[in-house]
Amino acid sequence: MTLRIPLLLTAEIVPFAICTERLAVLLVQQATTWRLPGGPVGGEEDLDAAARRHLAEQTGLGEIYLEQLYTFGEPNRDSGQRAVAVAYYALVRAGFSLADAVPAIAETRWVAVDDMPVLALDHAAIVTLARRRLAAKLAYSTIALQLMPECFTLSQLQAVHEIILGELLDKRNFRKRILALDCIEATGEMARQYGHRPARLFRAKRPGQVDFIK
Amino acid sequence: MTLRIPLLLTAEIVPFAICTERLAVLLVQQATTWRLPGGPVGGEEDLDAAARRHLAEQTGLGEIYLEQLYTFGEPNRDSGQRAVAVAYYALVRAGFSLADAVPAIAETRWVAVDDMPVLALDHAAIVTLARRRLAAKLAYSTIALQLMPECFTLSQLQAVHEIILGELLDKRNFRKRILALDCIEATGEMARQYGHRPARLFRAKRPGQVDFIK
DNA sequence: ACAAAAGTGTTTTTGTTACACCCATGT
DNA sequence: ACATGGGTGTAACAAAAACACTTTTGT
Repeated sequence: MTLRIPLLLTAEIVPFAICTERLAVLLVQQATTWRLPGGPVGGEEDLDAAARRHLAEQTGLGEIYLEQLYTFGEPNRDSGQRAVAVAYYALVRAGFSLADAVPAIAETRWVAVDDMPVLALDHAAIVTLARRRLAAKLAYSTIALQLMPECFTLSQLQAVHEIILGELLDKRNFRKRILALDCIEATGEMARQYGHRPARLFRAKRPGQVDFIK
Repeated sequence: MTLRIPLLLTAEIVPFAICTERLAVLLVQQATTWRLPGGPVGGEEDLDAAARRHLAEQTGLGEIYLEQLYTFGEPNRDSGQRAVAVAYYALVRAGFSLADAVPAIAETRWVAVDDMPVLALDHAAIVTLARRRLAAKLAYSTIALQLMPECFTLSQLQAVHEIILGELLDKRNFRKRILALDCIEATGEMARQYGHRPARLFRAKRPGQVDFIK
């Protein structure tokens, strides 16, 4: 009952951010192929901790929203060895500078989800699932705030929703809905965009927290 | 990068059914404690397959709805050894007789979720999470049909919803909603309950399938 | 005749969608 | 003055909730 099979247990992370008006994933280059950041879970390491550690080591990202997605364990998902992957997705706030973070040890690149190269193993399937989950969660949680910088305008928040959902939203209805959720508050500051009226800046009321709606 | 840590990977299953008007879980007795059915994943075995196999071996249940829930991997969840559990939940149709199934090799018992004994390891937390997921899924899928026998009355289906949600529902609104989903059809038969008017029997249009709503 | 659950529509309330103009700023 | 995105309310519609009586059977 306590037999231990030889297997490789890994944590793999899909780090999402909005880059240049598109939903993008941070990929890591390994030899000639691209893969998700991630790697083996340590012998005494928590799964979430392993995911955070690999993300930090390979990309410099830390202190971000992380959520377990699904565990992939088909016997043949990695040719040659038995590998089980606990997949996560992470949300990176726009404006977060990778340069601020510890220099990454691997070559990394933000790639738009609609324009992904061939990925290692079943990583493409992991990205697809993560994307579906993220889009679904927009409808019943305040998860989009995890993609926003500390201060943001309502138009920026709306754009994030539109990019993830892939459809345009009505400005007045969107604002009504978001403000009714009571999850953001005006800072009192104004965004100094030029060429038009300045926009009010908002911040999350509970920055780290994702609330459920209804 | 390919180091293999010695660890025990298991699949654990929360088998739900409606028993005597309550939501119940099938537990397995091991020595003096109760635990969820489940056990080690084989070296060349798919995770889902391992879950189905252990469920069949330990309880005789087969051919039922099964869905991955979450993977638990805290280093200390099992004292002494590193154990990672991929948790599943399963739905057993009311009226399914365990006697029909292969004789179970372990002592098993259906226990109401509100009346659970102390369980091994973190199995209580797994049950709690599974229960939340099941209740949430009622709202946006036809998953409740997986708990019904082949033929059932609308009142029986309503009772299942009420038991899982823990609240009473309006009969007319419930029927309107369910019938609008176009997921069940009348068989033409009547249920011969005694002492009152017979009820029309229904069956699922797509028995194995769980549809999403909206 | 009575008890017990089955069956059936309409009204009210709530939430969602559609929609157009003025405002503040930089050039 | 004009170009640009910021900001605002209301009416129509759809969906959800509230609500009570008649029907069919067994005893």
